[in-house]
Amino acid sequence: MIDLKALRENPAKFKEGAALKKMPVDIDRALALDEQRRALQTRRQALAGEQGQLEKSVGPLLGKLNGELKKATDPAQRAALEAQVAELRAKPAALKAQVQELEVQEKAVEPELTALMLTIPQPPDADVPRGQGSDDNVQLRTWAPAAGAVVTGGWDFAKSFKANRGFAPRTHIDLCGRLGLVDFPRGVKMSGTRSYVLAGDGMLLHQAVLRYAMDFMVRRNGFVPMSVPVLVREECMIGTGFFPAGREQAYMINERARADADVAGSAGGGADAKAAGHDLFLTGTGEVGLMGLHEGEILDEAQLPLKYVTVSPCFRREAGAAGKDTAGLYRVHVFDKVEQVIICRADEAESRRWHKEMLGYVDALLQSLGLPYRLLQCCTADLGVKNADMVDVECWMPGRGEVDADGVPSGGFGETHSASRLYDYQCRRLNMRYRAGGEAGKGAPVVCHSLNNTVAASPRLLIPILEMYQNADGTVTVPEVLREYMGGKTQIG
RNA sequence: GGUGAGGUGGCUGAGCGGUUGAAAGCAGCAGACUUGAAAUCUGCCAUGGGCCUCGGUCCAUCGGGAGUUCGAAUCUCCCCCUCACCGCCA
Repeated sequence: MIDLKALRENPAKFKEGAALKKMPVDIDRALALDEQRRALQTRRQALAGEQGQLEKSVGPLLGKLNGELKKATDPAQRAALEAQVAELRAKPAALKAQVQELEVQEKAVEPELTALMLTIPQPPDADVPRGQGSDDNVQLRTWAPAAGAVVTGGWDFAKSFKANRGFAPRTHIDLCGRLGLVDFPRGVKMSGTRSYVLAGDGMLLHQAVLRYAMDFMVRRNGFVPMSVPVLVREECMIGTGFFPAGREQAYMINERARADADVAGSAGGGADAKAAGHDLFLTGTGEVGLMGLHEGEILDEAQLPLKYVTVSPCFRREAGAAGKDTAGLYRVHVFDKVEQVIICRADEAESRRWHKEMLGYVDALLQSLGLPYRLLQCCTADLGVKNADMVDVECWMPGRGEVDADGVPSGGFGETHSASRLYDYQCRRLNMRYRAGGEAGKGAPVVCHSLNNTVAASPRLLIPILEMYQNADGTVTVPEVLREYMGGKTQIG
């Protein structure tokens, strides 16, 4: 969520930001509602103050009169007292009615304003390239193992796979079938399209990647490992910025409807019986659980930065992706991901520094795996609602791209990581703040900054591993760093 | 699933109809004492928001929502959550 005060002061900035992100949102309407609400609030509060004063002076007197009324026996005296009481009550009651009326008007304005505020995107940073879509993303740099690398023999982006390795590549789908690493038909039988079953060495390799990535972040980079819920309440999805924009991307567990049905179906349940419970959502990334951890908290500045890593299943409906990447392990409904998150002080320079750091961890990880990749600076139109800046990492996948006359794919980059810088957008929604000033003194609470980045998402990352490490005979060499996680196995097949 | 007890400031914990935005303790901050520190003493220490002559001032908030009342942390109802014991169970 953006800062409402900032919006008031500089609406143009947010209008431009929304335009750059290609996200139409009625900012003027938000401003008008805000002004309307404030006007109502000012009037209401003035009246409420008056009412409060009146009550304080009238209250004790009323108590006294009521006491006398109880004791009074003479009808004439009673009537006089009753009249006095009624008069005393009338004034604050009249004010209260006005206050309540204004309150009703305020509450009528609020939902629309809140809904609008949740959809106003964070403006992209000034140095993010402007663009119309993913085609305008800018390649920052590439990396490939040097010639003579032990396992893959090095890689040259200028040459085809065949020129690099001396044989035509098989796709990961082909390899998985031949080596029995993935059983797609049975996955589909049970769960429908985009489902799969990792089998044998395929499952081992998947686990090896995740465990290696986790150890890599914890042991080498000092991240705190966490297990977090993947089934969360709607507030958690809104707080982390995934809702309302991405609501159709998340699986929902409709517990309320179910509880209602149970009540209606049971013998004792009347038609109007409403069962308790709340709906839950399956998270599409461990980021939700990691960021939700400190929701509503005021942290001590000395605790920052918080560096968390988790490995969790991720659930995505892939609504609107019909037909895209339908074959293979690239786009699936459920996968596992090691995710890193950093919560730091509200400082742009620090935020930028951590962003580079987080990308550095991925550099080191992919280089240790010997996988060629590139860094892609996302352009304004390719950013989500919540980020000010985003850099994607794409691994080279020899099985992607155009297929030539001989059925050999050209290869292509496929996204495996995404590093976002959010400033305080996410933490403001989560109401996550820290006490500035540290030991020097107590400052006002400040909204934290947050960042996140993939460490390893599998099985997608298995695609470049299998395709890059395949051998002419159809076997696959196990990357050196993963061997200890596969019982020392050096080759699959 | 059954029964019972609870949810109060950074933490512990009083208050159960009327200057209680909230006692007390701990933690924190400032000062005094001290060569320094500890101990001790004194003072300050919630959050969000509105208005404003930027010094203030007012409003809201004691799990969330609705209600009763002139007045609610305190009473009523609904919801959420936690704990204990029993039952069941990976």
